[in-house]
Amino acid sequence: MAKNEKVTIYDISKKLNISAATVSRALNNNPKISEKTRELVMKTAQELNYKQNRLALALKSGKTNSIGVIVPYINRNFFSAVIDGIEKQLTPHGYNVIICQSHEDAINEANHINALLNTQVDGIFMSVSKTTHDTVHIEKILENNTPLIFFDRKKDIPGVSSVTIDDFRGGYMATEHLIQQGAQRIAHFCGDLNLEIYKNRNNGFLRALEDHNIPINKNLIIHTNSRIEAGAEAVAKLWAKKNRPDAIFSSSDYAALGAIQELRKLKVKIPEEVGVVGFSNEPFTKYMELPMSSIDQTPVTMGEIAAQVFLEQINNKQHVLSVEKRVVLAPELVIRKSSNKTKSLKGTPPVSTE
Amino acid sequence: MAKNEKVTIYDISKKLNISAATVSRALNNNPKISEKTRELVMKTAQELNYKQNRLALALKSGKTNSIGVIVPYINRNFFSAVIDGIEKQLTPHGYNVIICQSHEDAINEANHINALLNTQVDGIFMSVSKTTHDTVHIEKILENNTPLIFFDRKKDIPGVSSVTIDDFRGGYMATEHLIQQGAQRIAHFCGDLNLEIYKNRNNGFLRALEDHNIPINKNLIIHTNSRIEAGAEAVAKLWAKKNRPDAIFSSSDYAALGAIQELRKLKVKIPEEVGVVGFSNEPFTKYMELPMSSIDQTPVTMGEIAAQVFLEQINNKQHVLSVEKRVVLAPELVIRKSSNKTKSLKGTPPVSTE
DNA sequence: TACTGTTTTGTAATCGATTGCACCAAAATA
DNA sequence: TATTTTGGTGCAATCGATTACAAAACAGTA
Repeated sequence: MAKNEKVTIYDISKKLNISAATVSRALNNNPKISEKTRELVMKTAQELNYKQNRLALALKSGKTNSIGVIVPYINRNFFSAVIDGIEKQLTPHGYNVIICQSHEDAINEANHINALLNTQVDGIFMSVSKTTHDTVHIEKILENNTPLIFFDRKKDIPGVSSVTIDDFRGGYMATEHLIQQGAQRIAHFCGDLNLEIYKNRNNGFLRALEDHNIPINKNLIIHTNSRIEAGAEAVAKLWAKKNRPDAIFSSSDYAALGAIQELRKLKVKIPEEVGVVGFSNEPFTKYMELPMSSIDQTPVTMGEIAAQVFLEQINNKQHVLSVEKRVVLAPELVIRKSSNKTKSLKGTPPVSTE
Repeated sequence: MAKNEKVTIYDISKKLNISAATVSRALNNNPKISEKTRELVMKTAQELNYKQNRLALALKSGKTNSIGVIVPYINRNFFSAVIDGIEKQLTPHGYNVIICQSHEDAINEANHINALLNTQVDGIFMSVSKTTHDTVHIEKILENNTPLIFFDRKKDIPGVSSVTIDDFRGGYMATEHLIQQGAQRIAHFCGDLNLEIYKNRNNGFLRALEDHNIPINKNLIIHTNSRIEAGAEAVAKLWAKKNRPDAIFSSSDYAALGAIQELRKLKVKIPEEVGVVGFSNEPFTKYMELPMSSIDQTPVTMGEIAAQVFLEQINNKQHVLSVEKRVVLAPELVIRKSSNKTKSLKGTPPVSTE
């Protein structure tokens, strides 16, 4: 039924009794080809159902027209949204996007980097895993002269551009909002402080307290990971003691979710007795029975800008690689019921889901 | 700093004063090469940091060692879990996985198919979009002699293997469970019946009623899409009338979530007055304040099996393509509080999140 | 007509690895 | 010693497209 054999420019050249070089030039709209031949070639290509062999092209040019993206998990809304943004920008330029998951494991990360370099991708976008300390495997990308762009979670490597959000500002905004709602004893669930993002959120939190002359209470700073359980446990501990907090700023939406669940079990009124703000604006925050305030990281924009930085980088080869670009996006505070004692709630437009 | 130039087998051959053919054979452990030469080549390859050029290999062999996966959305837990399963099986075989999102749009789907075929992937896995009716763009894959595997959402195309779950059985199990909990007036939220999966779930629902001698009441069958809002609206309508249902089986977890939210607003007690079962076992179902029962589709297994079917297919070229394989997996009913009037609740192990 | 200058097309090398065939040397056999 | 066998290598073509350079073909001019 279907023709197994692939049509090449040689098939076209034979049929027309011209050389393959001419065919190639005609197909590429090379101005040195006469209009007559070009049309003839084009028509014949169509007839024979010719498709350019990207592999041959890639071998010749050294460009594969595909890029790799390495993220911890693809089923986290934040990351999949960043990928959406990258795709949106790069697909029109003919790029294929190869997506890899590190599962927060530096070894997987290193393996994926090797595989991508081996595939000769034209660039790599990555958000480093939580267990990545040492960066030798990442530097391999640079040794290979492959463009690298960090997004959200980065490492400080000279010459590597990055697109992040201003986590300090996010932490500051969330905290200030709680203060404005009347909070005076704000607990903070901070993530692993070895990661820049959590450190910055924590610093933003501290600065906001300072700026509003609220003393810092170390007992209210709890180190949690990003699990629901961690948030629930933290609340359980805090409420077991005296001097309970009157607000919580969690650097993770999931820990905040756990906190809210535990608070409701304890019959604590939200937001009247305790206001809660999370971080990331995961979709579920909007659909909770008690919708949760959170910091939006504008992930789609982040992906789009990362893609733009990449395109700029490959188009400006004259510039030395060591001139990196660091884009820092502004986070947005989304106020919902969990922290809002007034009546004016923001509307939540429908989202398509299955 | 880093050497820009890529090391080829010719560099090795020059250094050792032997032919590139010998180098190639040595690297591939061809038995016709003497042990001495092989070791010498291996050592030199290591020293020069030789990396095989996959493009050249791909051009020569016609195999790119990458496969494409087309899903509606990657940030839906079901699909990302299937992808996890595919990766888990295929990565050890040296495959790269290229992931594409159709966003439920047949046109995107067609574009991605073209791009993947153009990249000459060794196979395509897909779950068709809801708006795909006509299959000419899918048949292009077959005309190109590229292996194609459907998972979850398939089309009936001769010669194409598929891995799905037994949606009929899932619908039946959910319904029977509600009946066993004492329900007699069960409402069903069914999706677009043009899609096999929803039709089958619906049929399973109907059959379970029949088998238990419960009359079918068309007023209780509501056509919803998979949005939270749709579920809430459906409940609002049902509760506006008399003869309200005493249970709901939704073919979508999201619609079920909306239903539960609306029921709680109406102060309806769950599961005492109304039991609810969803479909897909999305992670959030476990973490709701009132955890929701659902049908698990074992997506990781689905991905793994799809990958195995693919591997079998490319290894058995002697068999005619028209012998397709159709794997149907058994769904699992996960009973949680939303439908369980007894006390024995299942434990919910922690899940890693951010 | 002869010559110069443009267009247009062809030749052949190139990207890097693989592989059928031919060939040479050393070892085994007669 | 002559001859066959065998193990190990090299030559050259191949995968498909691109492109520097060379060579036609053509038009224009004296």
